[in-house]
Amino acid sequence: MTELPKTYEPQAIEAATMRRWLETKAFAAAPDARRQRYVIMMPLPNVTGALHMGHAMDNVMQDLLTRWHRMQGDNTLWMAGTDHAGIATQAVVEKRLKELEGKTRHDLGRDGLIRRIWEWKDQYQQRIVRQQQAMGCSCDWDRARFTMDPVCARAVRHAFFRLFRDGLIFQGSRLVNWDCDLQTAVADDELYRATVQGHFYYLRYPVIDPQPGEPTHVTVATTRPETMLGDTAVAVHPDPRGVLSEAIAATKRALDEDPNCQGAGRADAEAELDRLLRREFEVLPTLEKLATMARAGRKVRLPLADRAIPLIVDEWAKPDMGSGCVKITPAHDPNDYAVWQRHRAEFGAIRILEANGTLNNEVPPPFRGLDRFAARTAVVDALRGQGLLERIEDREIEVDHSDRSKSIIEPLLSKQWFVHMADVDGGVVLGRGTRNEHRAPGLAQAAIDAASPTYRSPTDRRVSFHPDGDRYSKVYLSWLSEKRDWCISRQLWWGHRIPVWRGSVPRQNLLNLESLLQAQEERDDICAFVVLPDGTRLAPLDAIARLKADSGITEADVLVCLRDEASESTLGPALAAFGLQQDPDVLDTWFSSALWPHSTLGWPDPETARLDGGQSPLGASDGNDSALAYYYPGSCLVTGRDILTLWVARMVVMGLYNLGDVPFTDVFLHANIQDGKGERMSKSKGNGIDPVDIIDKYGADAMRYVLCEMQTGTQDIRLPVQAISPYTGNLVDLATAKHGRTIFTYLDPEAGKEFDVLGTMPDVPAAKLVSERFEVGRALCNKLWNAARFALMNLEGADAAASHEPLDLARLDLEDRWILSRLRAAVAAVQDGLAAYNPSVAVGAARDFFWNELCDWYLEMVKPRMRDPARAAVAKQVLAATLDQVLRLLHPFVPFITEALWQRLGELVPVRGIDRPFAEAELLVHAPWPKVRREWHAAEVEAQVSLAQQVVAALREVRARYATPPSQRVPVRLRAGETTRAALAPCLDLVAHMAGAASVEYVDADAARPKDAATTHVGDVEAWVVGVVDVDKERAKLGKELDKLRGQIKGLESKLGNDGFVAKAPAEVVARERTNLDRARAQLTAIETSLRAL
RNA sequence: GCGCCCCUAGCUCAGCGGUAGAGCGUCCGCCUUACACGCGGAGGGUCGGCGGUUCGAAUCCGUCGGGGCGCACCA
Repeated sequence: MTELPKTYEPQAIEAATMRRWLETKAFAAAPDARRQRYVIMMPLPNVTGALHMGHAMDNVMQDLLTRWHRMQGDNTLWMAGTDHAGIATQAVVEKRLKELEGKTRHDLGRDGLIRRIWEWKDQYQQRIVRQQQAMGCSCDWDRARFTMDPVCARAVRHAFFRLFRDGLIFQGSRLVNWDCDLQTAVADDELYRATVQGHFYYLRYPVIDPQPGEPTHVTVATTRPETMLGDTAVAVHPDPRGVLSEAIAATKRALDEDPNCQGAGRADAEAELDRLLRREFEVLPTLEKLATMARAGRKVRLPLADRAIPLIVDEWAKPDMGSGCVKITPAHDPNDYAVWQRHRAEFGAIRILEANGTLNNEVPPPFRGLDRFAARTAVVDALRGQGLLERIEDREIEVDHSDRSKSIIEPLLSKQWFVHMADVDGGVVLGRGTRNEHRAPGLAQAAIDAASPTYRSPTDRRVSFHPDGDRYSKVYLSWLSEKRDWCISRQLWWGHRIPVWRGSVPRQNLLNLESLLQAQEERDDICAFVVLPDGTRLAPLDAIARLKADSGITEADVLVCLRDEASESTLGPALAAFGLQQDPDVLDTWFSSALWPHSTLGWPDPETARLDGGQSPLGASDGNDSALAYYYPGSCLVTGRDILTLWVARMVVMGLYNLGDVPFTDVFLHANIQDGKGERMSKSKGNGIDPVDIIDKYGADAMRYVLCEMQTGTQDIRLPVQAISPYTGNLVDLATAKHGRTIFTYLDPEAGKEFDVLGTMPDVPAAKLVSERFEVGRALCNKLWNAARFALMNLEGADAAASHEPLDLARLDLEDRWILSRLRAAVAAVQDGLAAYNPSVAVGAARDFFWNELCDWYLEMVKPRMRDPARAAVAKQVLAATLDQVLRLLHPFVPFITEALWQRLGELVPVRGIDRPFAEAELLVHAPWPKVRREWHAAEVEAQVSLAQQVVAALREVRARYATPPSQRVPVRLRAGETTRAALAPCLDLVAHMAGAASVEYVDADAARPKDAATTHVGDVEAWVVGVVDVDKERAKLGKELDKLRGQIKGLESKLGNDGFVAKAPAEVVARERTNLDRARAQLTAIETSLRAL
């Protein structure tokens, strides 16, 4: 038997405890006969870098639920893993490559770069797993997966293949956000917006053959003049007069309706009205003429490019803005693109940018090959030279930047792959080939339905959100309801390559393809489509028939999707022979993460899914189901609300599509962590805390405890951040500290020198970031450690074999019945808090019981009994049992310390219990969760002890007021009404012990107060502390109490004197207030009497 | 522009129709043999402003102010 160390040292305990859990595979999950299961799929951390506090929150919430359910006896699986995070990872590795070796990805080549990224991935994956294990994450580590491992990769190909075969994946030209540095399309959410100082250029385009009275040119305005080289039209509003009149009327109305509006708002409105009115005669006539000309099919000459482009009418042109006309560059502007969609017959789109941001051969020679920014200057100069630059305004512009490369995004028309999200004719088959096969109108609609209150999947499930269900189901639904197509291609090297071979094939070769394409009819792992020049998409044999019928078709695009990697070697050469090449793009990272809840379990064929060495089998074994059949659908998805749409919605879509069932039934959205200034935490902002630094300083349990305590809802949490000064070791609060030379350096006021929080400045020492908030957690753990040490010290003498005797609850001492009754309440409160996804309430209930009731009262109450051999045995048994339950109750929150203490408790007292023994377990990880024992409830005992506690508190207040040292035992006299007197009678010893009284005795109602006694009141109890009095202090104290009571009585009297209150308030409320009033009046009388006696 | 959320003690947050709570911090007293990462006690708030509903509002409704988030938009 090893002695518990005197001081609590989390580092030693935590490392040893995790080692034991891992060695015994305490978290391993395997299908068995249990029907109750609980499955959490970890939101995959990116392998771009180490985890931060946000991940810590996410992981701790998952571990909390996982441990809680495991203790409840569920077959519990927490699946861990990491995401290859396509663009983010490639960008990080490319950046390092450039910084450290001065090389670009083209120097290494596709394979070389990918090798480098794998090395990076291995390194960071290890670091992430170490961080998660340091936090105590109880994942089944042997099942951990990576989105690019063979099992996941196979799932990706199968999913893609199915979508492709069902016609739900298509290729199309779309305007995408183009990152010219990384040379890839990036998603909307990978952008950030920054304001830059720019200019607004007014350009003139000459009208071709202007008639007398017609304008000789149109003026258009732009912030990106170089795009004019790609202009294919100029638009004017069809009804400029109508729009202007309406705008004027609206402004007037606003001014009339709010005649009191003063100051800036009114001045603005007046200025706006003035501007509009001036426009009406300065600009409107020209616009009306131009609209007429546009309807007549007139054109303007595009300068520099020297092309004739049409004037068109479109409502996108705003008569109240700029020149009232707008240049249309469909290939490089989202709005212009939309205009083009409405006028495709009238003009085309010209793409003028190369992938690297230089101008291509569509532009005239002097601009060809220029970078977009150089081209801007060149275009402006050239236009100025021709007198076609009207003017330039300075202006702040908001520009999209790429989150990854920080470069300015260019909207670019390019060919991308999409998943069709909208409804389709005949609907979409979900879960094809499974027992859950059913039909939905479309992919997005399927996921919308899955979250509606009336929906039930074929297995009777639906998705709901917690803890603020309404709010977040709205966000989820509104995003999905747009049913926007999902762009799944990325022009990267790192990721799942798109398994499609494509090429433009001449007519003659197309006919020869027949034999190859025939294969599709015979095998199920190849799917081909032919896309005719007019866009018609046909199955190969139909296409060939069509070709034979229509000799006018000279060539067509052929797309072939191969389902299995293995087929590449057999079919690849044949495809190449026909000039087909594999698409160079890779899939959006979210495509593989959308499959995560089923790909990790071996979908589509868990029986044969290839395993990494040492991994748990995915197929059926020991007569049980396969991992997929047993663990899908999962239970709960735990994440921040930021990826609700990106990831959560897509997992629902893909789960429904591949398996016909939702991937999880509950979504727990937790709060995000912000710094002390309310800014989002992130490493790159210099305010990101590494959980490992917190663990080093305060311990993992401390961190977990505080994170749980902070988790009260979906509202973001502020966590003030301090740096540990590298000079003094002092904590410097970042919210208030002064900056040094950069925003990432701060001054240590004591040392007078600056330190760096990013760790990137070579000449400035770096500081670790922590937060004092976590001290609370360490204090809790320290308290738990010491309380357990105290208990174990007292239990050491206990005869282990006799540690559990069935006890008759009714015959227990008062304090024993009290602590058991309170324990029962605590178990219920923790349970309810967790069930409501409110960790703060749950951990608070556990803490309050442990600290405020067990430590502050019960442990003190039983100290005398521990020294009394006649009474010690029962006290020890109750103490051991209570400690047992507290450890179980706290375990999901603070797993390490509770497990360590559990081991010691088990050694000393192998069997614990009160009326019957509790179910045992070698590891606390597997110990059954405490049950709410209704028979322990003792309302009367609780009321008695509560009264005794109030009396003790009042006596302590007197002691404090008179600065009575603890060693000075004072005699106490009590006077009380009959009922109270009887209730308190069994507690007199406790009161004496807890209040440090020499004696506590009742006196008669008419007894006189000793001259030297201080008085205190609790309800109708009057207590005298003898031998301490100071008349002035007494008067002051009693006077104060009197004032407070009088205020209370006045309030209550006016309330009860209010007829409305008495008539309309619920009877019980009125009755309660009457009782309060009576009680207050009685106390008032008592105090007045005491005061008079002084 | 549309929608959602938040503003409660010095700080971080609970409470969400019956006249305010916790932790930390502050102040006072204690090394009372589990714990000074502790114990006992005290002080501290017209619940962002203004209106309304109600017998009664921190709590419901409106409005204004401050902060945040999402979605659009920005020639």
